[in-house]
Amino acid sequence: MTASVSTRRHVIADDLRRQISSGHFKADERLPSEAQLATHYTVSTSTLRSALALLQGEGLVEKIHGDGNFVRGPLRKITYTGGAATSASWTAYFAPIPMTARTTSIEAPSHLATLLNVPPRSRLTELLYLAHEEKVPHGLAYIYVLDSVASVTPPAVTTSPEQRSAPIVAPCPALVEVQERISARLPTEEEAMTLRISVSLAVLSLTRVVTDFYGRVVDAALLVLPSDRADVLFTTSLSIEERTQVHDRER
Amino acid sequence: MTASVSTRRHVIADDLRRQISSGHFKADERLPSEAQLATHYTVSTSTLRSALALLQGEGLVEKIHGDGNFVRGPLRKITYTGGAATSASWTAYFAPIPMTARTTSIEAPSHLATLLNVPPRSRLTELLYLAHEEKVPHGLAYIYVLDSVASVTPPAVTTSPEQRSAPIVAPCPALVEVQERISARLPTEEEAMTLRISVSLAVLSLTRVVTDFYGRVVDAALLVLPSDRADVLFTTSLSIEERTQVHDRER
DNA sequence: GAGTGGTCTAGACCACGAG
DNA sequence: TCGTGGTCTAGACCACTCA
Repeated sequence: MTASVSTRRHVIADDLRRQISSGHFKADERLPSEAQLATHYTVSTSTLRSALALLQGEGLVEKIHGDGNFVRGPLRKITYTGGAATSASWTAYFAPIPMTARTTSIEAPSHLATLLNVPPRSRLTELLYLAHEEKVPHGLAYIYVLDSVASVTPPAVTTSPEQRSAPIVAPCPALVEVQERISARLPTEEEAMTLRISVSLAVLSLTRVVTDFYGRVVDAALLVLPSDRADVLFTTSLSIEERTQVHDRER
Repeated sequence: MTASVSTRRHVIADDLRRQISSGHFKADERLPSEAQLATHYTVSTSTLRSALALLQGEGLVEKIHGDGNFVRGPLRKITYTGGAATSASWTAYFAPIPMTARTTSIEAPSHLATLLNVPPRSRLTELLYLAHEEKVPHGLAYIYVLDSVASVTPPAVTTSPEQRSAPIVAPCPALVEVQERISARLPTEEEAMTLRISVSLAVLSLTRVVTDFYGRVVDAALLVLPSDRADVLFTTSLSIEERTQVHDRER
């Protein structure tokens, strides 16, 4: 399973990985300095750093400039629950986690106008959510609501860090379809900054568009979820009728 | 929007990005050699290479050892359609794309036994799919079917590269629930090899578990999708009854 | 064999964090 | 201020591709 490549950096990374998982280096512990490790493995600091970069990409090591390299304790993963089965309130998707929110009124830039299927520069409200746990950010969400469609304005959105599960986006009467497109990528510098992650740690990027009965877009959301502390779950049930249809189609 | 960091490698990467998007370097074209580029930007080859690494992580540049660095033409993205709405046949999820398949009979290792909720070393069939288009791999799927549950054995699974949308996993009579968990990560060396991608290009990792009416796991699947050529789409509709329920709950 | 990218070195110097 | 990691250099040598 392991082995595969045998460059010096991979050998060193494998050794450090082993020492971490065996408990020789414990969670939240500071590793020896890069200079010390380089001496210990008799490699140059550059090579040692590229070994650490591998572990960093796996989320095993966190580098803090000017301080040290730290073993990352296993972070509790939060789960974004996809689909339209739950209520239309956003915070419900990350149930027991506190969020900070910020509301801004903006004019739709072109990419959002396309997504929302409205003319550019339409008025809309941007809600920025930051889910966090013990000061560790777990997710970033940009939610866009068309001012002309939202039947209810967001109630009492504050920047209080302890706000919990307040319904933010009021359900639109004729809401019928939710479309969620998910991709993986590396974070932008800005996202890495906000989420306090390395630029080499992959994120899930989820675009969610809610359409009402008339095909109008009610709201759109862009979520950025660090791969080491969040994932996405979809649970789909087949109703009796659907099951029958599938069987018919298979015959 | 851009700017942010201004190290030499970022400046160089920005410049190359601009030249690529402006058409100065065209798709599938070979870039000047790293030595030439390093001279042109008056930096060391190491710095130049780290600039290229940024572009590689974005999927803009493909490095080929011993040959050169190439501008990557925009790859057509395939879409994995999640949910249980479509038929239970696997190839249907990537409708018009050819796949190669391989069938192996194995004993469940512990992590699969956990996933499938069966005793370790149970007999099961592993199906390995490789979706590709013009020899470019677009996805990798490991599908596990319990021998004791599968009511119909896979019909005519071949390794023919041109096989199209043959139903592989026969629908189990009482199939009722599909659970799909999605995460992002960097690929393993092995996956990078198989999918012919860089280890610094993020992949989507999707675990799908199909449960039947009695709560038994019918099959499990692990999908690995390179972020530059595949994404995942879920479309969920609220039925009238469900919408009523949501409204009731909100009141 | 000529030319390409891949790995690695042994430094220098800069930027950041904590005491 | 001191020790840490971050950036960068100017090479050497290896591994690969292609003619």
